[in-house]
Amino acid sequence: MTVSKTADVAKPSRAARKEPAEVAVEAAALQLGELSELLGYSLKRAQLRVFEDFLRCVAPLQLTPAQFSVLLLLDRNPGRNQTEIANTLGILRPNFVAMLDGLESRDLCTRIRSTNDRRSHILMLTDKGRAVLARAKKLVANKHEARLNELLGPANRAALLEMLATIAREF
Amino acid sequence: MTVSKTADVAKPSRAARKEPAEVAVEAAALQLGELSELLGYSLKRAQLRVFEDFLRCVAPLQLTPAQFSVLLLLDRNPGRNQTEIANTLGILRPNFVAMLDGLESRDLCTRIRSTNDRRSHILMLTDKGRAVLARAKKLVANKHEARLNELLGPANRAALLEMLATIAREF
DNA sequence: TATTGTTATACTCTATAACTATA
DNA sequence: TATAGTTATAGAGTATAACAATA
Repeated sequence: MTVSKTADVAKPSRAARKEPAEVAVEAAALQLGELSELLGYSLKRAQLRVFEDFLRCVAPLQLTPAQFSVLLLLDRNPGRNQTEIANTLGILRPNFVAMLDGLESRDLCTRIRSTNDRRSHILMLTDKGRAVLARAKKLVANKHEARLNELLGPANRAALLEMLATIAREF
Repeated sequence: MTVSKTADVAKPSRAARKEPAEVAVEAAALQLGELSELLGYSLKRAQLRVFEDFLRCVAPLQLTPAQFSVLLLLDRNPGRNQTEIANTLGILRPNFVAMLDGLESRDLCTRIRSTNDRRSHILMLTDKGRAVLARAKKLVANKHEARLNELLGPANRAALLEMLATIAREF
C-alpha cells in the first residue's frame, strides 16, 4: 500500500513554476476530513498494513495470513474435515479446495478419506507442516507481533485485540 | 461473512448417530488457539463486519465504503485532480478511472479539464453528489457509527480509532 | 524528458450454481 | 433426500506496463 505516505509525495508542481518568486509554501496535503473519524476507514488501512508486515515477516516461509491460520487450526483441531476448518475461518468450501491443494502440494498437510463417512476428508498436518508452523509462529511472535507490541504497548495492544474481537463477535 | 457464528453451526452428525445411547455431548466448536491472539486475524474479521454493516446502512444510497470516501474527499478538497484524490485514498490511478466513471455516470461528480494543466482532470461534486453525500453522512452517523458507539462505548471507540490510525500511520 | 489520464491485462479474493460420491 | 468435496464461473479488488496528450 502506498497509503498516507503518498500524501506528502504530492508534487509542488504548478504553483511553484507559475509564481517562482512567490512563497515556497503550498502543495498542501489533502484534508481527510470526516474520513479520519470513520472507524471502517482506519480499520481497513490498519488491516492492510498489518497484513503487509505479516507477509514480510513470514516471507522466508512463503505463508500468507490465510495459510498460516489454516495450519494453526489444523494443529489445534486434528481429525476435522474441510467443511469444519473452512467454516471456522470464514472461507467458502469451494474456495478452500485450491487453498488446500496448494498446502498439500507443498507437503504441509494431507487429506485423508474418513472411514466413518467416506464423503469427508480428514485434514492433518504433515511433519513438515508442523515444522513450518513452528518456525512461522516464531517469526510472527518475534518479528511481527513484537513490533505491534512495541508500537502500541502491551496494555493497549491487549485492549485493541479485545475490541476487535468484540466487533467480530457481536457487531 | 459467515464468520464465527458458523462455528456453532457445526452439526452433531456422526457421533450422535453412531452412539445414540451415548452422551448427548460432543460436536465441539473448533479451538481457535493462537489465532485469537493474532492481531491481524481479529483485525481482518472486524474489518469485514464493519464494512458489511456500512453497506447495509448505506444501502438506500447504493454507496460502497470506497465510493463514500471519494465523495467525502472531493467535498473537502475541491479543485484536486484524479491522481491527488486516488493517491490520498491508496487507490492506484488506473483503478480509479472505472470508479470515477461509475460516480460520474450517476451524476455524483464531474471531471473538468484543468485550464492550468490540460493533462489533468479537476474533480468536483455535483449538486446531486453533495445531496447524496449529506444523506450518506447521516445514515453513517445515525445507524452505522452509532451502533459501534453503543457496542464499545464512546471512550473505547475513540481509543480504538486512535490505535488503528497509529498502526496505519506508523507501523 | 516527465506526468495525467487511460487502456489492457493479470492475478487474487470472494461468491454461487451444479456436479459426484457418498450417506 | 441431504451432505462433502469439487468444478466452473463470475465479480470485485488490486497490480503493472504501455500508450496518447500535454507539459
